[in-house]
Amino acid sequence: MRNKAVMTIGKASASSGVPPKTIRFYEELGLLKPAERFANRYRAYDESNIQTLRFIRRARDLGFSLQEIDKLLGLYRNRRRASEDVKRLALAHIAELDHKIAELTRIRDTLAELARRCRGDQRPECPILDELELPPS
Amino acid sequence: MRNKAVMTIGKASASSGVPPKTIRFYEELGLLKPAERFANRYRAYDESNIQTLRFIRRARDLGFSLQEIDKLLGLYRNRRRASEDVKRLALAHIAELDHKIAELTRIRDTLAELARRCRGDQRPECPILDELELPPS
DNA sequence: GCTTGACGTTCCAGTGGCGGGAGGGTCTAT
DNA sequence: ATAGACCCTCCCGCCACTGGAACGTCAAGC
Repeated sequence: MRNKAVMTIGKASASSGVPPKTIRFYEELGLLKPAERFANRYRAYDESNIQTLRFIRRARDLGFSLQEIDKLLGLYRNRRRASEDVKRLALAHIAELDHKIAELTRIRDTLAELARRCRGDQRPECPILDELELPPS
Repeated sequence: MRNKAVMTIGKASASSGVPPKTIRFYEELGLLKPAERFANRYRAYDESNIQTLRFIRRARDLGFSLQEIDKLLGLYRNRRRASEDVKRLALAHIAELDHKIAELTRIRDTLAELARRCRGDQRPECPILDELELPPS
């Protein structure tokens, strides 16, 4: 049972991919429980802490907010969870993503059309500026 | 020539769609020149200020950052501008948008696939949580 | 044993683009 | 005279960090 590897924040960071500053920040927010400490007051992390950090990192990579991640962690730790609750969080997040993607795409297309019509030479005429100075469409 | 309508920040806000707080904020940032003042120290805006505010608002709607807008305003005001410079800013912004859209879409698809595989019932098993606890892919 | 450098600690400030609210002054209508 | 709708400045909070200052701790090399 030498699996009980306990490490400082630097190793925990390297193992989880979460920067030390960010780990402390999550702890301060209450997203993580206050870490155990070595005798010298350095924070001490074990494998289960690393697991949690990786979970958070993956969830961040998928665009979940820290608030959503807090809920996800609660479900993750709860063996009697209903997958329904996880799925609901995921679907809500997907809906947000769809909304953002649609908005960005609309903007992108508008701008691409304006840019297409702009000669992009040494002359001052430019449909992009013309459009911007118009009253709100 | 009664076009020289001069108004307070509230009217300027209503005419431009930019909230009063935001107008003051832009002024503080230096994006707008300090407004003229009435005798009572209230800020005074005329039609050309409104035009600028509308320009900023439209540019924000198109997702430009305030820094980019600062450059756009410079070009907008410069009669000797080259449309090339405007187009370059626009194309750079489009590239950013494309990047964001691609990333969000990738995330969305990953999450949608995980959600599809999640039963979403009263049982705890859930591929979404399973995925999140895995080492970084 | 002493220094050096890489860690770790806390606390404070800044990012972007605002919004909320406190605590006041001003103006208009009743 | 007072109510209410404006306006003013100033500071705090949001989100998710990141950077830096000023300091403590530890292992390695001379």
